[in-house]
Amino acid sequence: MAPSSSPTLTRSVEDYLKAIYHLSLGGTPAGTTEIAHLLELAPASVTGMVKRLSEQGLLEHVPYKGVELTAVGRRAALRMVRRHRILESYLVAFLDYTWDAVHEEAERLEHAVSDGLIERMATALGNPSVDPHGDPIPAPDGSMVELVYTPLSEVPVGEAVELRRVETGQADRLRYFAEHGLVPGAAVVVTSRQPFGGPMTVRAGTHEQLLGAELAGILLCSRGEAQ
Amino acid sequence: MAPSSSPTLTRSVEDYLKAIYHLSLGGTPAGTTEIAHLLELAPASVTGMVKRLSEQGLLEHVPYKGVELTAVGRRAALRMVRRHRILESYLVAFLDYTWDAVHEEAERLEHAVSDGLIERMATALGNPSVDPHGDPIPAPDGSMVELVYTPLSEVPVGEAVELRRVETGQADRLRYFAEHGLVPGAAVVVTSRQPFGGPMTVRAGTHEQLLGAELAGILLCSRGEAQ
DNA sequence: AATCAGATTTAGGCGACCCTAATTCTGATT
DNA sequence: AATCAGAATTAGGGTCGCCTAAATCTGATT
Repeated sequence: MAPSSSPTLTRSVEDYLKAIYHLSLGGTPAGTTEIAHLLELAPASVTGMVKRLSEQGLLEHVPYKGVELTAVGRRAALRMVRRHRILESYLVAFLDYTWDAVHEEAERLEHAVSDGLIERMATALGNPSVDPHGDPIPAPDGSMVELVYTPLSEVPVGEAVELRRVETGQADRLRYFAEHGLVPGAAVVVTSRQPFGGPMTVRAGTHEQLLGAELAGILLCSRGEAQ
Repeated sequence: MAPSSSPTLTRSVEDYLKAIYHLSLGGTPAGTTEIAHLLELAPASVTGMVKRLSEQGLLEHVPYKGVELTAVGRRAALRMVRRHRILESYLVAFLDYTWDAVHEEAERLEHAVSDGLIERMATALGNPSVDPHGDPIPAPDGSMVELVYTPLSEVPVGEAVELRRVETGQADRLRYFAEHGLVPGAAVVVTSRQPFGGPMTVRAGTHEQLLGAELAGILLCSRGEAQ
């Protein structure tokens, strides 16, 4: 008999798949403890679930080594990512949510919304390709165009760039960035930088702004046409 | 210790409370089999859950007699009714759903949406007091203004009334009504009626329309200023 | 008052998920 | 090669919510 097809995935399963997807983005398989940490579960619980899911053909588990999604699992994970990002986009665009407040809401809705509603929201949004944080939105078929950007921390002094993506889900950081005009689409110039991973100053809009290396590392930019 | 307060209710529990609320509207306590039928569960399962919920103070269960909500239980049920009806209204108003298609979607979303999002949707809608079917929407505090309407089946021949509420959740019936202009707000005139609960003819907008007694009984109308 | 159908409850189980405690493995260190 | 810390797994439990099958109750009938 074929593996899981119609027997709709559980909320928990959807969370596992999405977590494993995110953890595997770096190329290395996800560890069970790592998954446990992300989902706020005990590692032993993850081992059990992982065993079940690999029996269902959603992921590949090499004991003591790590977990990777199968093609079927990845498709399900990307479906959740699409739902999450469409929801975030919709809530920000039409229901006055701020970009630091949408995550939690989307996290619950992504399990409850029908495919049809997601597509209606996508249509209302004009089928966007990125969400409010600049994260790419997978297409309904699971394809996703992921552009490569330069962390602001690596942009040379004097160069003008466009901020494209803010890679964090932490609400306090997102709020901080928004307050200082550091949102996708903003034009930014690096005005100075201390050596050895030290802080830098940037100009976004009108005012100058001091920025630590860690934060600058999660601000992804596209550089001008040159080079 | 006080009964349940913060320990958020389960999806199942929310469904039970809402079902019992609807079944108790007539004034008589809900039977377990009745609940089982509505929720598509085995009666034995309902007995078990009902016992747990009455221990939690959400409802009152007299074995072999019936189930009624406590004040706490009713509040929780009305909260779900509000969520459901706000969701239906929002989906119809902003996302192109038809009134026969919203129920299923709202049924799942009502468990996942935050109070904050519901209130944002309500605001976007202009804080409506009725949903697309004309059903009253409870206020956030649980209060609800329920007007008394006359079933179209009891409106005298020749009288002009306004259709206010369509009391069914069955998609095929809703579609039928919509196709014939029988939606809340429509002006309707009873043009003839057969005796002994027989069919009647009504005029809604331009054309004459034959209508059986059963369907006419779920179309609720407000009668003119006279009497 | 005996009987009966149907509603209701009790008994016993099962699957999905989670937990803690105890054990085992792995890779690095000495 | 022995040791060790930390990661990962196994063992054993618990809860929630559902099910089927087997009592039991209730109100109406005769």
